[in-house]
Amino acid sequence: MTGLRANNLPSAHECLAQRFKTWSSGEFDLTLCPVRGILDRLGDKWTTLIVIVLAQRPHRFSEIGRAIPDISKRMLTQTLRDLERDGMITRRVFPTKPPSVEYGLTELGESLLEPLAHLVTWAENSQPKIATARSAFDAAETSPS
Amino acid sequence: MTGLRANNLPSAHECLAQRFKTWSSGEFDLTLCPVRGILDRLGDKWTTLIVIVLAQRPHRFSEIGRAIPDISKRMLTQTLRDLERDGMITRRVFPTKPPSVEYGLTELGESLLEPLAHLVTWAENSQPKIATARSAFDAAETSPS
DNA sequence: TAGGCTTGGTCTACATTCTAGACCAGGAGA
DNA sequence: TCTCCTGGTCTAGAATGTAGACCAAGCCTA
Repeated sequence: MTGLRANNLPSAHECLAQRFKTWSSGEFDLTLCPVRGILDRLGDKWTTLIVIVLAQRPHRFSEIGRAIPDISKRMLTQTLRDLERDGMITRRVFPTKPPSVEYGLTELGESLLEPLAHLVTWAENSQPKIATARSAFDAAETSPS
Repeated sequence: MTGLRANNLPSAHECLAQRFKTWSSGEFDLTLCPVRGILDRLGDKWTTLIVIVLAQRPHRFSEIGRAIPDISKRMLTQTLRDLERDGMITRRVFPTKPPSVEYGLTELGESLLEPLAHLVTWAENSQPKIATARSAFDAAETSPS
């Protein structure tokens, strides 16, 4: 039951368990774990969405805003800055009038697409199960007779 | 440059671009996208960490707290409830004194481990590049001469 | 020439979410 | 009796996110 799986990857269990052990093994402060920092960033509600939008082609500032209607300009600016700082996207200003700014994925940003696609696929496939679980849980909550 | 890659998966680009097009194609309200809801949950700072801890073996409430020292009880309770509601973990109460509660991954929760391991691997591998990009960006910011 | 539109943002006020830590009941051990 | 353990709940304050007004510069229209 250990070792390799049908897809030739080491078991996800072992992979994660091993990593966690390494992280927790004394010398390492889990609180400062850089992977956590990265995962936090990826999880901050807009980041993945913006990356997915830019995966199609480079976009201009307002174009992204139109593709993601419910993001505020402030969060769009901030998320783009953070992504730029992390080397995931490039920002190019064109001297048009009014000046336009184009954002696109860097090589590093592109490399994120593959694991991200896995996760999105998982989310799509699991969505029905999650919805079912939620209904069941909520039903049990509201009528715990 | 399209189609299949060395790993026999469709290109992540196409995969995500295609999905986004489907999502954005009129009939579908991106704001209500269920995948977004799931990704938001996964990104909420503690969820992935707890899943990784439980990937090793079932844990009791305080055990998780000890494994993740900087989580508050409130967030631990809340995140566990959310995970339970989504059918990712089970909660079992043992009638010991004082009663102990054990949390463990469900099959659905386990199925998340694989995409999650991909992402963690990516984060670990990319961490040096991200750190470099950050320093470069910050250096350019502070001395933009 | 005035008015309104676009660009990529910034700023402020308010709402939501997170954190730190006190508190709880009930039993066990000293 | 006094303290500690369990798995939580509750509250206050801090951090974070949202909505939307505002900005300068240039273009188009009337």
